[in-house]
Amino acid sequence: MDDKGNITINDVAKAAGVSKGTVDRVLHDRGEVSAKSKEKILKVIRDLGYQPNVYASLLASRKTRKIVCLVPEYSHGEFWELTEKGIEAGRVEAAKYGVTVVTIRYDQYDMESYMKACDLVLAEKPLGVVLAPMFRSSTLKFVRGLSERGICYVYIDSKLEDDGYLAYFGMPMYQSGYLCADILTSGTVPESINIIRIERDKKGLSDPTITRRIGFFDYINEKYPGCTMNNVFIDPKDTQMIYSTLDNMFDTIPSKYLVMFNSRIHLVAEYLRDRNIRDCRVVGFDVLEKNLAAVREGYVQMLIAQHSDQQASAAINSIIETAVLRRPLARRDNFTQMDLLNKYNCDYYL
Amino acid sequence: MDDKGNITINDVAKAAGVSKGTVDRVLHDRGEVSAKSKEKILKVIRDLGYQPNVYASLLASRKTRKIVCLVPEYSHGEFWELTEKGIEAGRVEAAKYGVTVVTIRYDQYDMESYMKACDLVLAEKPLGVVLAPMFRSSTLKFVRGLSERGICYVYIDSKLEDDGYLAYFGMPMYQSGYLCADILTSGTVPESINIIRIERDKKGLSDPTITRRIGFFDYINEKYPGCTMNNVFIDPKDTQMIYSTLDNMFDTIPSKYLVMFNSRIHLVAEYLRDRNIRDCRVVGFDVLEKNLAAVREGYVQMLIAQHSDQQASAAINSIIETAVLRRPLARRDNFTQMDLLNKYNCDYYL
DNA sequence: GTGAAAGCGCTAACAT
DNA sequence: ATGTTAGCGCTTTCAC
Repeated sequence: MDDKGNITINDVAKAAGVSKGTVDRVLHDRGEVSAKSKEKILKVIRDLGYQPNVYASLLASRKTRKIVCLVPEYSHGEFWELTEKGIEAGRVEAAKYGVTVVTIRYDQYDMESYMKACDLVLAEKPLGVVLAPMFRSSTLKFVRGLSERGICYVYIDSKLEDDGYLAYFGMPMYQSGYLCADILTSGTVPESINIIRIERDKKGLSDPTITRRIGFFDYINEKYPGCTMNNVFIDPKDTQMIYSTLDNMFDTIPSKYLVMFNSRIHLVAEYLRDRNIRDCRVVGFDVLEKNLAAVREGYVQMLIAQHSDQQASAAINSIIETAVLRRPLARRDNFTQMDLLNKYNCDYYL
Repeated sequence: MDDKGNITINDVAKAAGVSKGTVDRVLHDRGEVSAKSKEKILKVIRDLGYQPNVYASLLASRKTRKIVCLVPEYSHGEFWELTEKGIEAGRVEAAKYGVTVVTIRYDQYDMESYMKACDLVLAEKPLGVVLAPMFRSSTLKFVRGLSERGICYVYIDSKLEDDGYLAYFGMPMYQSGYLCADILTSGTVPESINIIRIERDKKGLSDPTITRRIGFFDYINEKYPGCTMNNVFIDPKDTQMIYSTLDNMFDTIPSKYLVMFNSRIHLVAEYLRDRNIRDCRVVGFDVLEKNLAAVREGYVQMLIAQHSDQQASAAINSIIETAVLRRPLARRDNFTQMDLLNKYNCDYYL
């Protein structure tokens, strides 16, 4: 017992009739302990309720541990910037435990670059990995490699249906679509809704917003079976094309209800601002700076948001809890809350 | 230098030509050091960029520190229960630093009990205090006592206009009223709104919802100058009286718009359920279990919520950061986000 | 006023 | 397979 009344490794050693070196061996599964010693020590640990002193441990063990985050590159103002903030917060927290956090980035539109990044991760020999899975099959192969090496991994943003992950932190995608439909239509009976999608949705990339779209469709079909939904495709990099496409949309399939399932609703807002169209009901996702501006100016009525920063830092913490502090996780799948932001509360977000 | 390349107290001692004992004395301002030694050591610390190793420090110093939380008593399902959860989380975090967290409770309707609780806090000689200020003048006196003793304090939920507090974590009350008015009326033009208040609002207690009410009024007066607002008072402990009062309200001053500024909207929801009134637009505050039920059943359209749990644990953390780790706080006034909860996202809250 | 030295609880290298 | 021991960086006596 130390002077705060906590059980120490010495108490355990004494009670088990061994030396603390042996106790330390079973604590860290370093082998070279007889089965019966191990058993006895484990029992004593349980009986006494021994909890290692993290700081003494950290102080004595000089090795430096590392967590790596595998996430997409981004430009300023894009979705993944918020995740980066969370990683930064996680880095600070991790530093308290002498754990460093490194980020490895890839081009989310380029599988080659993703695979290369995966190899880099393995080369780092990390304690654990935080990843946003963008390419299904490459990811499955990658996480198999992690498991083989005894490296744990945590999904953020979206997850795959493999079963080896330590934890998941992200939005419930289906429900977010359902919620979105409710917010978009609340208090009215829509005849038609225009869904703006971006070109790349057409390609075969792993796209978590598919599930969101299904939730949206289900709500509309349940509540407003007569309502038609039109898909309109734009290319985020081609402003010219956006304008002509949307002009054409308002000509041929006008609707007051506009929605996007990814983070780019600001593209629509910019069009509406230029065309001075103020009578649409517009809902989108995620807190990009440009999206917030659109909400403040009234071109977007509501944004459905998630704290991707908290997700990232929670993911880093979950690895620390597991691999450094050796504490059990409260939950494996962590569906984070869906935040509703309008003109009057968006300034207090974050 | 240790093996991670950090400067240690030994490096400082050597560079300053003194022993580490002396360095430690200036580090903790324990006196008994000559002016010139002190000066020299300080200079070396600056030059080398020495950062103490918190864990070695915590390990070596055997003193036990304590944070106390001064909050109202509550029954199961009431507002302060969520705060308690946050305190629990803070306790776990604090334990990592060998800091214990104790809670001292008072009857929020009884100033005597509050003052007695304040005295108990002082007797604990804590490192820092987290408090929800319920009685203005007693609190001002109390925090003066804390300041004199060099004990820092953090407000949660609401704050007073004194200037000695270390930090504040709470909702922006005025804006929450403004937001509430927007949510209640969105997409319509109300002719009148009924505001349900509880009796104790009439008494002179410090009531943070006053500011919220002002925000609400301002919004309505700005946007719907013709709209009348009626106050109806109920007594939460007297169901009979609630029913007769609300019956009377629907007879004499009927309105589809109902709102409460405290956490008790479930009282109204229960009435509506019993009377089978389904065509009102109802908005309230805070995530009590009963309020959530009312949202799920459709008697309340939207709840404006705050993470009082996060506020409490953030408050505890801010004390640890300041008084144990000696790191600067990022922000003093932390206005936390206002969450909007409806039927479709409330199940993912928390 | 200052230095030396004995720990804090744990880890890891070295004996045995 | 197990015990012994020398630290980790810092705090805190105790002696001078």
